[in-house]
Amino acid sequence: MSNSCKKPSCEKAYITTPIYYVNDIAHIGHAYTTIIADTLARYSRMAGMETFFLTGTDEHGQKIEEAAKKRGESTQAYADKISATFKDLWDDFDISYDKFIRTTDEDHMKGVQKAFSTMHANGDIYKDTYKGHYCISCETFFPSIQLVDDEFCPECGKSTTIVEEESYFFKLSAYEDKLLAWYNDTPDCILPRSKKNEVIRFVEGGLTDLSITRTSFDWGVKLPADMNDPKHVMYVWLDALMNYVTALGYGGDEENMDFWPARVQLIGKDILRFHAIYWPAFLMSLGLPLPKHIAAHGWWTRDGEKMSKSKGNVVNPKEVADAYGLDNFRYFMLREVPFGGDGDFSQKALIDRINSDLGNDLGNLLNRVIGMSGKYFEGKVESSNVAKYYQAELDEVHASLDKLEPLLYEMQIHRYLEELWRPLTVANKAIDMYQPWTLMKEGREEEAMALNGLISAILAKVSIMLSPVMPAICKKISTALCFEINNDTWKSMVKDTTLLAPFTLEKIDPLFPRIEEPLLTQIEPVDVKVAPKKDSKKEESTEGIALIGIDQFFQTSLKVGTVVKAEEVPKSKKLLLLQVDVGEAEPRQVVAGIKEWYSAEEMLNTQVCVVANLKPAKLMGMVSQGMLLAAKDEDGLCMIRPEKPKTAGTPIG
RNA sequence: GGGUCGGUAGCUCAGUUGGUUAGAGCACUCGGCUCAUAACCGAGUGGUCCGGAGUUCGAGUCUCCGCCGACCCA
Repeated sequence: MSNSCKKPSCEKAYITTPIYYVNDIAHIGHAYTTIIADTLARYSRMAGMETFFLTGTDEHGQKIEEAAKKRGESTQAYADKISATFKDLWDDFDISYDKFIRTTDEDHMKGVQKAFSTMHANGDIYKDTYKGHYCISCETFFPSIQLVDDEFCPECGKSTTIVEEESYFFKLSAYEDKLLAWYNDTPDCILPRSKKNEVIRFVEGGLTDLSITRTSFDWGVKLPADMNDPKHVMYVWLDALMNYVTALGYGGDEENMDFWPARVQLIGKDILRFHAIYWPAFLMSLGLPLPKHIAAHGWWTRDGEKMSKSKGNVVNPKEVADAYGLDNFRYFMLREVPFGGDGDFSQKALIDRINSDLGNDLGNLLNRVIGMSGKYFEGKVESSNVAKYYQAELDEVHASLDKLEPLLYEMQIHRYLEELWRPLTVANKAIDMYQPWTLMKEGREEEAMALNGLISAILAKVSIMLSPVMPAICKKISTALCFEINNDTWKSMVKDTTLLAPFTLEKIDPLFPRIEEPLLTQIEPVDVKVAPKKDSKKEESTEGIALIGIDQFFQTSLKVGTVVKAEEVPKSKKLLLLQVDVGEAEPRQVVAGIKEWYSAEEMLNTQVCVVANLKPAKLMGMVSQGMLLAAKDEDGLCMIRPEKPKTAGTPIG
């Protein structure tokens, strides 16, 4: 680990990702969180901070216990297997974590018990009874008014059970004022700001005490032995959240506790409440300082649609990285999305970023200077006269570089990258303005040589600041320019204005070959055989099919319809625009994604089954007032139609 | 039902405490250049800043009322 710097003055940076729940294998959301954290960690190290970067897996809970049982495996073996898929992916992605923690680690479990004892000793834990409708799948209690038909989970639709159990409670209610004071006193404690307001309002609305143990399952951390209450295990959030300090040795050797408090704790916006409310309350109870920043990022959609396994449009990060390059994928994710907002993944957007930003602006610039130095100076680059001729350009470059660091600390990584591109524009402009080919003709070799020095220096400075985002590519650039990216060059070339020592520039292959066509014909969903469960708590509904009552079925209005008009939607591969008579005064406009299998002519005057009470939706700007029933398998799609002609509007049931 | 955040160019977004003619990138059109990956540079097209009312000498920015969208909670 990073123990090189023991001076008390040395700044420390502890950066964490959430620990990922082992009910799923890694998807683009996991990769996004981890890559942001990795970028911050790499920057911290480069900037000379002693850095500790933590990631890991969350492995306890009833759901894991049951998933393992279903597969006939031991719970531990199952957890081992899924945990390893995360670790392997991060290793594959060259994620620079310092520790990979698992909640099944002995040290972690001891630390959680220590925390429980401490909170208990401080009077923040008491025993009571918990009663409610419990959804096993969502691991959540719901008040009865929220249930669907008095029984079913409002989140996933599965049956809930009434659970009355003895539980230990954490006095969350006692921390309301202290939490509000924290939000108030530390402006950037929760990023982005918009999310912070949400949290504040929630806390102002009043907090209820938190049930932190369960007796209904075993797969979890037991209470401390001296509590003498062996049927209880810790509830998942106490167990999981504590990982951030047990990883540093809390409750054990305390070896790395001087890294606490964390500089940045990255999370997805779904788990903001746990991290912005429960977690700081736990820390206050333990007498530990609070993290500097909790940063919540948004979701990724795919071609504008929510990703979900049932749609089969989940992006597999490994597949994308393999096809387009890991560094390119990292750049895309960090450049494309304003932090906190949702991002959309599409191959077109990815290709545009690679060709335009990376290829045209950055890669081509390196080729330009390689070409010029090769043609005019046999590859030699010498920088002694750069300031003499190009001080204005240097000033402009450093003005941009100076703006970068704060943007990173504010988690404005997309702005960071945007600003980082300005020096490249300065370089490209300078070549055009000073025209080295003209300089050479006029015998002004000193100026031409200095220009190459300027361009090389700009590339070097940019590659240093880009290296946390694109480590492998920047290593290639620095190798070509004969320097190393490290704390020394960061200080001299970015913080200070040093240029490159004389060197010889060899020709290298283009860093970003132009991409003309999508490289993935179809992005396969992640392998669902390993873990058939959904990623976010919200969507954990598709394992098995929830049973519904007949009344729920009849909430859907299905009708026979006749297609009275059909045309193709221009510029769309998939969509047909249909007018369907469903027995109403006017035909319904329905936009159907069936063009790949049915032409407009084929659809005209045929009968279809229409979902008639669907909320209208807009597709490519056109309102669709219904949906056609169809069946799709690997051989394609076919419409579901009445066997014999029926009057338009005939109900189906 | 309550709350939070958005709505600015064809697309993605920036617009600091209200202050000249509302910006950037991509895309598009035209021109220039040849060191370079059909790359680069310049110019240009393109905006009722969601709508309405108000405060003000002055509103994209502040207030109120709507509409639309995303999310959180009950």
